[in-house]
Amino acid sequence: MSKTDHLRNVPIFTDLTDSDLTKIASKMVPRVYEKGQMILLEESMGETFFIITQGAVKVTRLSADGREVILAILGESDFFGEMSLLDGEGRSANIVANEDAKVLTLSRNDFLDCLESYPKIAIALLEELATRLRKSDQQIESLSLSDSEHRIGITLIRLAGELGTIKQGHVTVKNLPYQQDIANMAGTSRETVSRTLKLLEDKKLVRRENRNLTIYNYDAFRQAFA
Amino acid sequence: MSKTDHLRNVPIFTDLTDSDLTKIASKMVPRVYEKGQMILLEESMGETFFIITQGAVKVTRLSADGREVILAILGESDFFGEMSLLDGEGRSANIVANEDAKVLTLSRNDFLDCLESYPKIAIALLEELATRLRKSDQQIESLSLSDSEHRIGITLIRLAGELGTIKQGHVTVKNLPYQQDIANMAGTSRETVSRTLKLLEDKKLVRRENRNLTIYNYDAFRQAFA
DNA sequence: GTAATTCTGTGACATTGATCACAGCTGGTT
DNA sequence: AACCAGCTGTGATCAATGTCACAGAATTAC
Repeated sequence: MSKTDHLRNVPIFTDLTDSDLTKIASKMVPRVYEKGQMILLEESMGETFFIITQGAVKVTRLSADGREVILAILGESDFFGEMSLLDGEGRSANIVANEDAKVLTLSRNDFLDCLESYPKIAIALLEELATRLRKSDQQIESLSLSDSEHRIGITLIRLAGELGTIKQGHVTVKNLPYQQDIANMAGTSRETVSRTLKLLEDKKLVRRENRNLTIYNYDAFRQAFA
Repeated sequence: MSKTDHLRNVPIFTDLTDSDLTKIASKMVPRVYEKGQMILLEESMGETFFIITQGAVKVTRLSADGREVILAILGESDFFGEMSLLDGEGRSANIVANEDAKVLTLSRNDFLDCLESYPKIAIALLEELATRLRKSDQQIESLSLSDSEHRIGITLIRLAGELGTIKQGHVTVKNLPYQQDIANMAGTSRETVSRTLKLLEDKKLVRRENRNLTIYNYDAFRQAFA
């Protein structure tokens, strides 16, 4: 599988011609990370743009007292690192490999050149940021006024959208993150996640088996929690 | 005061030449709203880009049971409406005039033309969205792990940044929003805002006088709550 | 295969903060 | 000036959920 095949799946590159894509691909450098390894550190200045070709990473922030808030879990063909390249501020979050991961990287200058040379990339990137902002706003809403059951339900929907596969109306998330991670995404405690998952299972809304979680009737589930 | 003077203060237009700015200004249509008037409705399709030239608006979402979450309060030279122009989804939030407000509007097509014709606008817009995403992430963090005193403190910082004026290290927010609005921003109740503001006053961290709030030692205040 | 580590389930308890209820203010209106 | 509407202050109550403690299950390491 060539580099450009990977890139073709990345939203911001889909509109490019093959030759443009090849040009960009030639500037990208692959890197590999092991599970648990820190990829980017909060506060440090950003000089690199990353595209995930394999595995998954978590985007986190650490509070003063050391607790972790998970802002997102990103998977294949997602990208990150663009924020501090764009506004020149320090990194706004930590990125940690959530499983073994392979990425392609682009230097600051090459990335900015891309934006200038290919307006389509800039516009596609605007779309992507708009989408992310929308998701953030939803999360803010959910954190502001839902009880923990709803917050956890919404978190499961996020995970399903990011990591799940649909099949006949029900979605399966393989390798469900640990309860502690789900708690850190939902803004609640690990114990509450444990109790709530059991509750959702009792209500026949989800099923757990090994490390997999299946949401029965995904549409209804979203209806119920969104 | 001419239209272009207003526009010059808008972040995404600062890099333009006078003649380009005049060209854009000629396509903009002014509108006026009264306090409390709905400007944009959640879910409806977006066809317009707005720039605030006077007054302030609040960006809100309504939950199923009718409670309001305030995502931001925007003031002069801020803009809104770009989200659904960019990603084609329906409006993601309601916009309500928080006081009498004047705006300039640009149609969908003119806006998108601008992005294509002036790459600088696209890049400046990327910067702005990156900044907003950063703020959203901070808010998510704050909602996830802070107690109500911290959340309210952080909300005051947001308000100070958006609506306040600095003077010798202390910031004054004139015309502080109502406690109910602050509560809706901080994800807490009106009563808790009342009690907490008194608490902060007792601690000599802030002072209230009429509808104004002064944060003594703004830097220290941010240190304490960020 | 066993030990060690990490994750999960669950009871008991403590605490935060939402809600209710109502009184006191304030600013605008007639 | 008296009235009214809307905002603010404050006590009492109580449910939700965070925290602690520990046992059991599952996964990883040796």
